[in-house]
Amino acid sequence: MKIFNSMHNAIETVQPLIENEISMYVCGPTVYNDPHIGNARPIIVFDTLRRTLEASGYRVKFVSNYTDVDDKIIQKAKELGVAEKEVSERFIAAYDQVRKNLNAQMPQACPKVTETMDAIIAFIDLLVQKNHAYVVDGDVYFRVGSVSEYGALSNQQITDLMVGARIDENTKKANPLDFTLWKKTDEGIQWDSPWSRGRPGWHTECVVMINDRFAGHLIDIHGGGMDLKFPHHENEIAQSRAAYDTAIANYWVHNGMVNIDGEKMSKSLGNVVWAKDLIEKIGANPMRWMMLSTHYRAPLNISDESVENAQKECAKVLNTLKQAYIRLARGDVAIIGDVAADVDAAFMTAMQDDLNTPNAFAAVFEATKRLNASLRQREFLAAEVVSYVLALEKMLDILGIRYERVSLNAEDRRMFADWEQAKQAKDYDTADAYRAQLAQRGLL
RNA sequence: GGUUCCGUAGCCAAGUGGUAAGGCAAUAGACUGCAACUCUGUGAUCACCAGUUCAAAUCUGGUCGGAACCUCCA
Repeated sequence: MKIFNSMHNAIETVQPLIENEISMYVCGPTVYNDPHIGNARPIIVFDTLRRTLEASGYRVKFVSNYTDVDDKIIQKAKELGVAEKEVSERFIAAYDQVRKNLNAQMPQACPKVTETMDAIIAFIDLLVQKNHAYVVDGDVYFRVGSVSEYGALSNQQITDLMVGARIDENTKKANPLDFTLWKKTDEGIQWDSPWSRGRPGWHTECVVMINDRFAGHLIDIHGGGMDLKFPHHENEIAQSRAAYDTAIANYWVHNGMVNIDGEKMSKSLGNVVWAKDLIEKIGANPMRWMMLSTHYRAPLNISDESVENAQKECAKVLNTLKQAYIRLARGDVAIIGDVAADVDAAFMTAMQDDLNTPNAFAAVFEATKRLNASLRQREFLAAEVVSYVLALEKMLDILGIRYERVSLNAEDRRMFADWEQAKQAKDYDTADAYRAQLAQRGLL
């Protein structure tokens, strides 16, 4: 498996820490709102990566968090006049529903910040003791300058960052680039700590949850949206370096952003598309199809055309598969046999090449075309049909596209037979009636 | 100001040194009782300019155009 490592800006062959195992962490959502389609992309991308790794023989341990402590959650709770927990639980449920609808497997663990607080406080304390962090009036800040590699991931020089840094009202920081580990506050949910009553900073949570959920202080793959590269992931690395002298992950994988009709999706533009709405409108399969039809690192533009394209392509493949199931059922052929080797190899090669889904789709279309050709043969080539059916099923499994095998009952079989008999007798009115019935049953 | 990325046929989209995958649309044909489905054929010299090379969409420099990050963000 090869993957683009943002740390080195290069495609690299994955060398897991433990043979045949992959540890993977993806930054989860801050649960203050319904997930939008921008949230859907990493769900789909990293689920697909996980499926590809598993299909390649790795045992994958996948963890993704919920950030359930955040200013935005507190604000939302105020707006709605409810407790913060009510807000976060509600949107965790909404997120999980989207994940489920998108046919993404649940991670083995989904830790919450609220349930990791002891470890977070202990971690910040460690950074303070090591003098990588300092306390000012109950706040704790990370000393960016204390880590020599700072900026390695985003390829930024501290001096350059200083120039572009906004003038910060917060004069408590020794350096404007220093970031908050612990924030003293009397507003919203808060915890006791050695420094003050308050709550932790966002950048600390992920580091602690990774250390909490995986053995050692280093994992294989850390994923998230491109926008998290800086400062979030940079800050994670800095803290891990400071605390344990590791980069916390060997491979940093970032997915591209989602645009709507060529524009960035944002509240101010009023063009936010909620994941559940789009799923409802176009279906989960086309949604996944669309998101995977562009390489995961490239920006993805969503438009009526791209949606329509995905719907058509997806329907075409699934329809061919359905016709094959019917043909096999009518011939009483069990779907057991060998996977068509060449198309399977082409597909896997593409997927293992930094998740080159556009090329993988080409293999899907090739398999579909050949399956169609086999189905059109005058003599029924059962083994060949089965081999392409199995190949397509494997591909769709890895892409996370749902399909259902079709079986025929006695009545279905009789109807097919009657239809053909009527056609042979040139009784087209009767034939059309059967055809209509079969179509209504979704068998055509 | 700094850091990235992108510009490939009407549209979507791979390819990153050896002579342009795939899909959608369009169009011509085959198949069919008709239709749908399906199959076959048909299209680009890769934003522009200069350079390196036997050879460049692919490397280098420049020009033009677009995007992201540097601030909460998937």
